[in-house]
Amino acid sequence: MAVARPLDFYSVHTYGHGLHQHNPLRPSEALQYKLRGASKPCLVSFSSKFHTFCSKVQFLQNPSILGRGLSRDSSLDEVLSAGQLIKEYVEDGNGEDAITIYVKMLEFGLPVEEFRFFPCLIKAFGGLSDVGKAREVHGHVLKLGVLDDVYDVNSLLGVYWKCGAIEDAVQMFEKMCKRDLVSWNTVISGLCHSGDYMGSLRMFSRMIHDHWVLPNRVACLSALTSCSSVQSLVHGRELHGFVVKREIDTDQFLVSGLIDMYMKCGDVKNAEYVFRSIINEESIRGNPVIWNVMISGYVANGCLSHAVEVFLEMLSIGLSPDTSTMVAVIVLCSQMLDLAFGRQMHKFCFGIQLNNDARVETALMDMYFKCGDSKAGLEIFQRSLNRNMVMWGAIISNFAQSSRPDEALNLFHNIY
DNA sequence: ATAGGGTTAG
Repeated sequence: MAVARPLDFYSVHTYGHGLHQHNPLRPSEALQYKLRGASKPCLVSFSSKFHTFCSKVQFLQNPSILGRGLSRDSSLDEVLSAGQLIKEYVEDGNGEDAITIYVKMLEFGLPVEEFRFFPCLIKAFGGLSDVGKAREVHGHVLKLGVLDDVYDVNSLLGVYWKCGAIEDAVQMFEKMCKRDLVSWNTVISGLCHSGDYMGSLRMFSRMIHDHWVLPNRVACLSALTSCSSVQSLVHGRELHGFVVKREIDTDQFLVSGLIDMYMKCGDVKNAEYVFRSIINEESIRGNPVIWNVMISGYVANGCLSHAVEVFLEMLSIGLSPDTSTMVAVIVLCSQMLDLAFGRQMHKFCFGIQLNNDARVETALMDMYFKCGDSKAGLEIFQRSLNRNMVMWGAIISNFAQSSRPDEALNLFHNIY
């Protein structure tokens, strides 16, 4: 197991006020800590929420405790209540405060080996996106000896992926002596997110053939994303068969994933087959994403009239289009060079209050330029409250391609 | 307790 530098707060733990000094500091470390003084004892700053914690956990209200120490029982109570609090904070998405609380526990020398929420605490480190901190917590739990638990290792694995520390994550996965479905899913989706699509597919296959573990819907979904990204119809079809055999082919996410995979691979017929064979299921029918992948898939494959038909069918059953639907339909108008339909869709966007969406605005602006109404396109740009780099890029390239390259240069200068 | 998701503007 790769252990990096010890935790910043690890030395705090052993330095002192504490009850448990079974890991005495080497002199140099102690000196380092003394030199650091109080300037950097914590990973994160105090927040207002921390004061809530202060009132809940009494040892912070009662600093005299430091001088005399706590009984074994009451320090266990502190660990328990702090653990509860850490769990709540992480569930609220407030990982930084959760970490602060843990650091405080170390500072006060509480017996953290009794702490029961390491997976939760470790997960909070994912939000820091800091490989250094991830390695610190890794070293910390390793020294505490709690890293035998598959939950803890899985959480750490997830943190490494979140930090983009691919090497650390892969190495850790390979050295795991016990892996469960979550371990496999974490590494498969991690590889997929890092752009190693074939690697994630190989891992999927290794999971089945070398380890006799059957992938669940989570793994299948990641693998489908990989197939779409590398446009591998061979792997995609194989995966489709697997999904059917496992009888998870009615899962909404897998249905949209399958349709999207076929569309991205250019296999419109199989996308249609999946769509038509499931769309009458009540649960699938009401899910706009299924319709969106069909519409955008048709547009991407140039099947424009089919896209319109599916869009109208979607409206006819009373589903309301969202940003993705409208973007796909507006792109469709540009491709058909159908200004009248484009204007109609523009009005429609006002009706469903999507006219202030950056992506819809960009699509509309681009559509007006492509269909020859650059005045309307410019107006959208000028009125927009959501101008971003994509929108700027779109208007500049449209002007550059039009008869007004000078206008493109003017706009370009305005950026800087 | 840990992993995990589909569409989406130049």
